[in-house]
Parts: sequence; structure tokens; C-alpha cells
Amino acid sequence: MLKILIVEDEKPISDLINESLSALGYRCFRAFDGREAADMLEENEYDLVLLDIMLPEIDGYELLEYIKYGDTPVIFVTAKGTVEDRIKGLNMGADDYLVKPFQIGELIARVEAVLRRMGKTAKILYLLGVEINTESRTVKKDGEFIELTAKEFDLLLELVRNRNVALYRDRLYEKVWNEPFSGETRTLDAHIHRLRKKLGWEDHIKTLLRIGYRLEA
Amino acid sequence: MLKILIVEDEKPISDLINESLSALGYRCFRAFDGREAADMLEENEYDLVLLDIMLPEIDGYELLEYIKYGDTPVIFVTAKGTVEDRIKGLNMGADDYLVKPFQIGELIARVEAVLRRMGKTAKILYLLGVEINTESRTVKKDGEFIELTAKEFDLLLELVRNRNVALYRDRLYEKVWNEPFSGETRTLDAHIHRLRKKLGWEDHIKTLLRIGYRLEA
DNA sequence: GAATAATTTACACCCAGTTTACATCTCTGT
DNA sequence: ACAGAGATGTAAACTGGGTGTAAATTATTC
Repeated sequence: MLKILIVEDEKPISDLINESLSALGYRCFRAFDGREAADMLEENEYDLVLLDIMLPEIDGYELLEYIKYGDTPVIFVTAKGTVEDRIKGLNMGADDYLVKPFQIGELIARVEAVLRRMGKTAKILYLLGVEINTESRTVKKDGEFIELTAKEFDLLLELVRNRNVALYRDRLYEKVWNEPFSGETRTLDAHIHRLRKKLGWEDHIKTLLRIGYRLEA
Repeated sequence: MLKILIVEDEKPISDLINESLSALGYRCFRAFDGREAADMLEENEYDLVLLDIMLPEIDGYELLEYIKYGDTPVIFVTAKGTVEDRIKGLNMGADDYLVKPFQIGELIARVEAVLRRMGKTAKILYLLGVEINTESRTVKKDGEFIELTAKEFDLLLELVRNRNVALYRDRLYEKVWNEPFSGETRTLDAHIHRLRKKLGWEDHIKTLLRIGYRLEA
């Protein structure tokens, strides 16, 4: 099981990240200021560090230098969105960069991308009794294979990666279909319907009227 | 039967390698840290060692020196992908080098290449009642030889080495044909068709619409 | 209760993939 | 060099299931 250190002083954000990643099967550890983070890094090995730049005590840049003596991958999470900051972070060895505010799904996608790059692959997701194998592109429920089409599978992945997050219709459509959303079709609805039916997730894929959908788990 | 020692501290990866190689008829042994590996190497002979560099206790480089008093072939498996690392490993006597993340098929191919080079040939794969001899490049089903052409055989190997993995059309084509995939030809389809027919694998080589193929076994 | 939005069913179409047949290319032996 | 055989790629007709859409139904909001 992969260990992730979350270095973030804003508790609500730390909570959000913690819950999302824990639910996907990662073991999360947390530090709320730079000094605490330094101590934890001293004592343990992590597979990935999520690092806020603006921190009390010791700032993120300083911590990064510290971490980079090892080869633990680091993703910067920060409110500072200027190009210079981004360059500075990447130059110092950050593996990726995320600007607040972010969609939690975006964070998860990046976490998994970095871990994959490092060969630390968590290719199987478990959720609500459903097992999703991203490598074989198969889905099991209660030990039984469920046949999903390509679009259905991609849509499912997007929902799972953004569980408990409100997904706007347009963004969801554009993510899965890779084309702009006109708003005049019922295509997305139809696919949601098929997913709900095949997985028995009528109650878990919640409709947000005029907004979109949210997978509750 | 050939004995392979897997030295890898990340359990999921160790599991994956173990299952894949065992299924192909190799006897696998495992160590999860450097010290354990050293002990096992002390007490037994192996035909091949798969060696992760980043290990607890004793690191891979140190172990390599140790192994190389004998003439056991070694394949490095590591996340460190820099040119220097590769050179260092090969200079120290590694027989091949694999950077994470890897497709499991790639690992199998290298394992077999190294064993072949060493003259330790027991290159027979069994799957679904089919016997594939990679040395003679022959295929038997129910004791009967099945005549496959070169391309058919290569395609079969790629599928077998990646069984239960969704293989994307373009990647599959590029792997077997060694050229970019334009997407305008039906060449791959035709070969899949011939393979299915000759092996009676209509049900086992599954079409993933818009994605590619998956050998289910 | 009107207006708006989403669900659900049914259906049609289209294109990805299959299949067959054939052309071309490559090899082999004489 | 040539012929023949087999391997490989391609063209073309075919097929079927995935996908999108229309339309009726139900739900939600004001």
C-alpha cells in the first residue's frame, strides 16, 4: 500500500485530500507546518509528497530541497499561480504542479500519473463493492464481470476519480468525449443511465439539478 | 525448471512479476529487502535474478557486486531512469536493464532474451491448452502442431505476454510491426482473424471496441 | 400548476471491426 | 533468373453493437 505525505496547513483542504486519497486505498499521513513535515520526512519514507508552498515555520521550497536528496516524487500544491513560481518549483525538482483552487479529480489524476511514472502503480480501484482494473479495463461487482463499453468505462473512471465532487455537465462531457459540449443533447444522460443500471448505482450517482452529477461513496 | 529470484520491496510489483513468471512455468523465489536477498543468494543457486535498485537494508548495487562472483545473470528493475544509472548498472555487470513503469510483457521478453543468451533454454509457454515454444517458434495444440507465420507468431507472443491486459490497437501494431500505426489499414485485424481461427481462440481474443484487443485467460 | 430539467425507452444509424478474396511481395530451390 | 509457394497487406462487402437522438414520461423548482 502506497504512502503519501500531505503537507498542507489549511485544514479543510488537507481533510479533502486526505479523505479522497484514503478512499482510493492510499495510506495518508499529514503535516500542518514545515517543521512537522521535516520531522516526518526525517523518520519515514513516503512514496509521494504533496507539498504546499506557503507554510508556517519552513516554506515549501526549503522543504523541497530537503526531500530531493532522496528520490521521492513531489507534487506542488499552491495558491501562487504565476509562471515564475511554477518554473521555480519545477526547476527545483517538483514532479508536477497544481494551482489552487483545484478539482479534486485533477489532483487524483496527477497523483496517479506521477506514481505511474515512478512505476508505483495502483492499477486497481475499489469502490462500493466494485473493482475497477484500469489495466485490463475490466469491472467486477461481487466477483462477477460487468461488461462496459469504452465510453461507459471512461465515464466511470471520471466519476470514481472525482467521487464526492460535483461534476458539471459540460466539464464532464468534455472530459470523456474530448469535444465541446453544446448542451442540446441528452447523450450524457443516456450514458449515466446505462452506468447506473449496469452497476446498480441508481442511488450513488446522484443528480444535481442544473449542475451535473456526483458520485457519492 | 528454471529458478528466478525476484528482489523487489514493493509487494504489488513483486506479486505481479511472480504471478506472470510462475504462470509461464518458471519457479519464482522472492526477497523483499537486500539482506533477505543476500541470504537467499548465499544458500541457493538461481538461473536469473531480477533486482530492484532501491532496496531497504542493502541496496541493489551492493547486491550486484555480490552476485557477480558467480555467473548468474541479472536484470535491473528500477525507477531510476537516468542515463548514468543505466550505465552504472550495466558497467557493474547487469545483463539488462528495465525502467519502471514497464509493461509486464516487456519484462517477460527481457527475461527470456537473457536466459536464451545464457543458453538456459526452457522457453515453453503453456496457455489455454496451447504450447508455445519460443525457441523453435512452434505452437502445439492438443499435441498437434499448428503452423503460424512469423507475424502471427509475434502477435501471439505479444498477446500471451500481456494476457488480461487491454492492448491498444496502435501500441499493439507498433510493437509487432515496428513501425508507426496510421490507423487506415486493416492489417492488424486480418492477423487477429487468422490467429483466432488457427488457435480456435475466437472467444479468448476479445475485441475491445474503439480500444483494441485483450487475451483473456 | 406552469416551466424547466432529467429520466427512460426505443430506435436508427453509422462506423469499427470482421471476413473474404485477391494482389503483391518474399523467399526458396532448381 | 525463374517459377512456385507461402506470407503479408489491401480492397471491398458485410455485420453488429455502440452510440446518439427523439419523444414520452417523470421529477423538480418557482
